[in-house]
Amino acid sequence: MPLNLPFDPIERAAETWRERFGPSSAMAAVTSIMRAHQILIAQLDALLKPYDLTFARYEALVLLTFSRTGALPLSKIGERLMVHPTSVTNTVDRLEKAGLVRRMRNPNDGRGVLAEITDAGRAAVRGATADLMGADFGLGMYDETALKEMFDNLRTLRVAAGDFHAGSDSPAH
Amino acid sequence: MPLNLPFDPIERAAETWRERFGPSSAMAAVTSIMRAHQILIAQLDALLKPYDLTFARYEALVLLTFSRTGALPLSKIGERLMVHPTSVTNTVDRLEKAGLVRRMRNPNDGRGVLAEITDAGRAAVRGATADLMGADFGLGMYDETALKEMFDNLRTLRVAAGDFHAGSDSPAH
DNA sequence: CACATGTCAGGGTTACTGACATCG
DNA sequence: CCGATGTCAGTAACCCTGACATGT
Repeated sequence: MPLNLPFDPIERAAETWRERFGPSSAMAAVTSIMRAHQILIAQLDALLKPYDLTFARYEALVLLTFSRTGALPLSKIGERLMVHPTSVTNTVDRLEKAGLVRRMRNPNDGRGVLAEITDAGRAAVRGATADLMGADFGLGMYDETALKEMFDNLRTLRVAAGDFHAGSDSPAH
Repeated sequence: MPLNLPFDPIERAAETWRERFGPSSAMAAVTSIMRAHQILIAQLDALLKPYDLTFARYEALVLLTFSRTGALPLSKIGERLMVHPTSVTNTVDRLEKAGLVRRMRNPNDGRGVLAEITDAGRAAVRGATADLMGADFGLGMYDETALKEMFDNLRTLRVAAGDFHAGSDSPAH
């Protein structure tokens, strides 16, 4: 599965790019992020396969375990996970078919639907989380400092994209 | 399109995670990369839409302009872009239908197929590249130092994943 | 014959648009 | 009536597995 090229393909592309078009730092960074995403998704999904979960579905499940009652409106799930409403429907569909989640009418809002995690769902989260943490989420080659640095760096992008406005809630560490 | 939440959803998840499961730097970093990827893909694909290109197809086209003859075996394209052979077939199919690329028999290897960029393909690359550079690849909020730092950080992951072995070809900067 | 190169069929996932019923 | 919440249908991408024809 590893390519084991004798050179860094992204770096090589960046060099040619520089000769041809000029500065290429942004292009190299973007390509790196794309590749990093691809690597991580492959590793995480492989780890989650035994649980019949994808990373996206795992995130949704974890979010439910984080709520006090183990249930959330689909709209809130979409908001927190930053995914499209139809994607939430699809995610919950899959989780429900797997018996990890249960749909309920929202007692406080007749329009809404709640996704409630089941016992099987909680068990899946426990197992999957243990495995993921055991594998350091595929980032075991980084130390704490590097991880924090990466998070901080990428937060700049997320702020610029309008995910949230850095304000009072933002931590000073 | 921006969510504009009053808090950072990833940071909030990381806090809860910490209380529940323990250290969460890796989890926060992974989630950040996922989100960064999502943001960038959305922006880049929007920029490329007028050219009927996706970022993946754009990368393939650029790679062809980088080759001396404007043609490469599909196998080499897959290797450089780090994508599956069937994905290369699909990418070239789309590009060919759009008239940006042409399939040719590899004169040096009867098994192989070359993808050769057409004049329309070169024009598309020119236009798309100008637009992408004008938008700083969606990374205009970073300065040169931050971009290099991000690239270096992520290279560690790519090396660990076995993409290439950092060796003689690797630059010492 | 073993191996490499591509292609095809097929399954799985995510994302989005547009339309729609429901309910506040 | 307007707006929010979900769902459904349909489209488009991408990734991968397995099988297969072709050629080295």
